[in-house]
Amino acid sequence: MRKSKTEAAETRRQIVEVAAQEFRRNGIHATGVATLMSKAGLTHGGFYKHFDSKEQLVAEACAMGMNNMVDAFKAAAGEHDGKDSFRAIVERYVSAVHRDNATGGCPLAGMGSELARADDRTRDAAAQGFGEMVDVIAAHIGRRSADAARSEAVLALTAMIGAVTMSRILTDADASAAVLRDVRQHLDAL
Amino acid sequence: MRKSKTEAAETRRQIVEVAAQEFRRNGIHATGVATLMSKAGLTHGGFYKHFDSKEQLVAEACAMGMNNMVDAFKAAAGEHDGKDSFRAIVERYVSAVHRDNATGGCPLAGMGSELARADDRTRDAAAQGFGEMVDVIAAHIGRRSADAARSEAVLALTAMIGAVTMSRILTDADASAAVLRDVRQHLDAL
DNA sequence: TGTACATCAGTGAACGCGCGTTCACTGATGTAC
DNA sequence: TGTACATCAGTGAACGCGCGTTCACTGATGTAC
Repeated sequence: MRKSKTEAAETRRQIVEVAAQEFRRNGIHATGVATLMSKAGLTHGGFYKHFDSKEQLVAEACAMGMNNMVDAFKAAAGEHDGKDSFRAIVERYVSAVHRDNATGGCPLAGMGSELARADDRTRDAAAQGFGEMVDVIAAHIGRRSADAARSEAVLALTAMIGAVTMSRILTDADASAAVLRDVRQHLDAL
Repeated sequence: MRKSKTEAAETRRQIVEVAAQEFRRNGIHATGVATLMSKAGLTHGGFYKHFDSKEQLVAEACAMGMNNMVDAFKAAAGEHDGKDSFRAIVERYVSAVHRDNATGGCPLAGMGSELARADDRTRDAAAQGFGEMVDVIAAHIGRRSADAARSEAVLALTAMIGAVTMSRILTDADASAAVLRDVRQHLDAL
């Protein structure tokens, strides 16, 4: 039954990818190791051939999710010039598509309150991703000083995270859409 | 062992209060019914004399936590005039004290991503509280039209929620404090 | 290059544990007369 | 007001279940000669 090194590495990568999706969709606590392994096409027993613990997987899945978000920010920004690139980031993040697709969305919005209670490695991964997201926004926000750009980027990103989180909580479709619209409009006007 | 009606009502209230605290501190999934009852000075068996399910308790605890936040907003605003009352709300919410005290803090920041997956009654309670918080902010933000005030209040509150959530995730004390400071400054300048 | 053996990715049963929930029981409270 | 009985708040043992983790095992891969 032994698999080749490359196959094993691919399996491991696959587990992290499935985990990154499921944690964002169902939450960390609500997603079990056995479910994860099953979704990756494996049995749960082999999990510990790849990871020391569920916590380690959480940290790696968080890191992967954050990297994907940073890449998405850069991609959105890269398609436009100047101010429009900031607006492109906001428009893509603060959207109904993102709200309805937690699986591929931002870990900070999908499992923010659980990340606050996660172990240091996981929080470090989230923190680094957050920093990079702020940097990308700051680079495209167009302000005189770098400090002003960064602090305005922090305001923008916290509002974006809060907006998507709230839009997922609100049961009323109009209220949910209104929160996204309000935040989008104000950030676009920055 | 039967208790009087007033004693039973007080017991029930006590369970909801303990739950509201523990859910915000540890998260909903990570807090068990038995732990909750024990912290309320009872054994777990009696839980279902007061509630149909854990989910019902979650809804009531969320409602209580949100009501407390709305009251806190009104109290903070009531101590000042005009613009200063909005600043008082921001200063109290976007603070290290709030960050370090999830137990008595805002449910939207303490368990936001779990609320997004909660049942309708819980999300309705969260939604109503959110709406009231927005109303209080809008009433103290000083804008020509009510619509402008409300939409700016939505931006402010989502940024406040995102800021406190992020400040709890960031492992680096300086970075955590910086997020709070940046958001506070920008909202104060609104 | 071919053979012998060690390694180890993946399996599936099992571990102790805590979860949400149920239940028979106790005895003080509340009610009907 | 006093008595008899029904109610029900709270107890503690027990339920099935899924959790994270461990382990003996299998057999293909990787390595040493």
